[in-house]
Amino acid sequence: MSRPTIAGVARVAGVSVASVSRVLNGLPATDEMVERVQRAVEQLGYVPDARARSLKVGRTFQLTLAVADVGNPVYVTMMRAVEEVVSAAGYRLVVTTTGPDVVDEVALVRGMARGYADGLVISPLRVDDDLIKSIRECDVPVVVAGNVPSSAGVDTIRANSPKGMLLAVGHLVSKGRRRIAFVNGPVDTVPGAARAKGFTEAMKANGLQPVAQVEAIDFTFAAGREAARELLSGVGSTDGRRSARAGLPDAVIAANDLLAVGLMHELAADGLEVPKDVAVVGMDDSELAEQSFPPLTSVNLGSAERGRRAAELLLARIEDDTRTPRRIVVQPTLSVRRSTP
Amino acid sequence: MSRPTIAGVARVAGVSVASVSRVLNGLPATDEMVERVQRAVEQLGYVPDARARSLKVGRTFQLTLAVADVGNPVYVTMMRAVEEVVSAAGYRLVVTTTGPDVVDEVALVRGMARGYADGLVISPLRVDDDLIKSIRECDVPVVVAGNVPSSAGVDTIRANSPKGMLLAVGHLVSKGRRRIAFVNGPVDTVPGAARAKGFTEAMKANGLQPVAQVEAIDFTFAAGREAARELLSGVGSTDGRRSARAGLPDAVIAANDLLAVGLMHELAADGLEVPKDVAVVGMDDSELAEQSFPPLTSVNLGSAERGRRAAELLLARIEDDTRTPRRIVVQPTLSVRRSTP
DNA sequence: GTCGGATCTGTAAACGATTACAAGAACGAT
DNA sequence: ATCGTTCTTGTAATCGTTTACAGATCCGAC
Repeated sequence: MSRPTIAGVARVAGVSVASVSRVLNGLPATDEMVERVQRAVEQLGYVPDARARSLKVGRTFQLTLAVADVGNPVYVTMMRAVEEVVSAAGYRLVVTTTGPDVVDEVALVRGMARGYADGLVISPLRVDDDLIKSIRECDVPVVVAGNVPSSAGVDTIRANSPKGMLLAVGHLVSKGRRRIAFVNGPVDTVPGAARAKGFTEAMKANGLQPVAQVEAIDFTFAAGREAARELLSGVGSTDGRRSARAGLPDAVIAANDLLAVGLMHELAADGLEVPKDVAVVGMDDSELAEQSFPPLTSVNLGSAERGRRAAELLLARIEDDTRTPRRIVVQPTLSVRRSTP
Repeated sequence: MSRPTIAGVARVAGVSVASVSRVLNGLPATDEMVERVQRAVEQLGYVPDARARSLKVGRTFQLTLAVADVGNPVYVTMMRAVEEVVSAAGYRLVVTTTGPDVVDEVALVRGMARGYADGLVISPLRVDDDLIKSIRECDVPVVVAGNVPSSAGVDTIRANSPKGMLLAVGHLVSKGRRRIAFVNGPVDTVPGAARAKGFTEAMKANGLQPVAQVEAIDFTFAAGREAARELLSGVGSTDGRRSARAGLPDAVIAANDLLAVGLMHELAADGLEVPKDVAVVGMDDSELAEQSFPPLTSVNLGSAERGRRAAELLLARIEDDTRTPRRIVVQPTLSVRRSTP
């Protein structure tokens, strides 16, 4: 009782396999033919085999979205946006997780050559020449949601971290905060590096010196707590001295919302009130920003729009592989909530 | 410059396609043969086509995990567990999202017949006869992570909601709380129904009457806030009368963590303190429980273990499709945090 | 009545792999 | 030298579709 094939349908309907295929694909056919085929399909419960079909037509009608960590809520936003666009275009979206290592990402991109999907949106945490090379050589279109050198010659959608940092610092300054610290993720990651640079520039633009700057080991909640402990105990302060209470920052910017929430927990554990004692600004403006308490002021780096446009770019490239690579930058906005005064 | 095929490799290596295939699949071959094939593979950058391979061998080495809402952190836990098991077994995991509607789920299960994957773990929000029928008739193995009637005859991993509710109520009672309310999700969902029943039983077992009971329109944060507003304004109270402040619950159980967090926001908005004025218990013990403020006491319904065992069950069934369906129940534990006294 | 064109249908060749089968080579035993 | 094993390799069929091509049918126009 194995699955019926198109040949079985053809036999039952008393027509050729070609005719069955044509009817199924909506090519012109007589009413009588359509009728017979549909009856046979119905009767057998026939469902076409996607494997065979995709072998023949060379497309799977699946697209892959690869993210580093499904636990990071920013990807939820992005995933929703991508899903919406690709499903409207008749594709299925498959989401896979790469590890934090660039080798995992390279393996994933290389693996695309096996033909699992017709295209890939990848949001890489770490980028090296190997990864870029694998993307360029990839047989299927790849769109990078993140920052890669323009020399790479690949379609790219990225956030504007420096501008986002300007928004964050500017907002804090406008609220009278001057003693600003920064909790970053690992600076050997693409977003970590971009935010470090952005933070430094934004502070300089406002004529400020960072009070302290720490680097979490990754972009998770736990790492945020860890980094915050370091920050609060002064270990990570720029001048190296153990900061007295008086030397505490009056505002902290975190490189993403998870880190920010971890930070807020540690602040609370130290009896510090947000935003009265310390204001906190996150980045990504994910669902978590809304859900945290107090709700988190967060720089919206346009994850939804990046997801949407990445998907659109991918679809466009699937249509026409010869178009010159585009590099789109999405502008940030600030979502002010109660973690800042 | 299209992708090299096994025929191209064979030509370059000066051997037959069969030999290439054998070398690639690790079947016995002379050193000389292995050498020649590998050199040709290297030279051409050949990667076998998964579509063709899966058409021939009838397997894709992909497994699907279908969840209702990627924004629900409980699925993150489950996803991680499933991923770990299936990737150790040499499968790729693809995650897809079904909508909240049962028709989406049915469509997904039916679609599996197209051969996208070798198996499916589905965690259905709503279940009806159509869905069960489609699961039973599905050509590929399906494991349900959730509660379906045992008459359905499918592999099932489910949580023990009633016992979980007993833990929650028991904990609150042990802390001296008696005026307990309940924020549920939609009762026409599987978890919603299970928790409603469990809550009623648990309250009865403790000789208590619910103070109030409201039903959110779905299992999201926003719905939790909405439901909480209803609860706090007394609209949803069991006796229908607008509860005076004195009539407020001193504890609320929420059907999942997202609802619990939404509730805590509304409590704070009303100037109520958690846990002093109102204790809150969530369910799922997801990452959000740890991240929320105050950290949320939550019933751990074993999402990680359910994910792990669902994956194992699926792999076992792929091995042997004749084994009788198993129904595994995972026992809950309570993670006490600071949202309860 | 015949012809041209349009329209419909069927036959068979792909797509790129795996694998049953057979043929050939190598080798030891008699 | 011959035979039978065993081991290696190649030929060709196959998985379930799509689709190029050709044959069949039908129609109206001359």
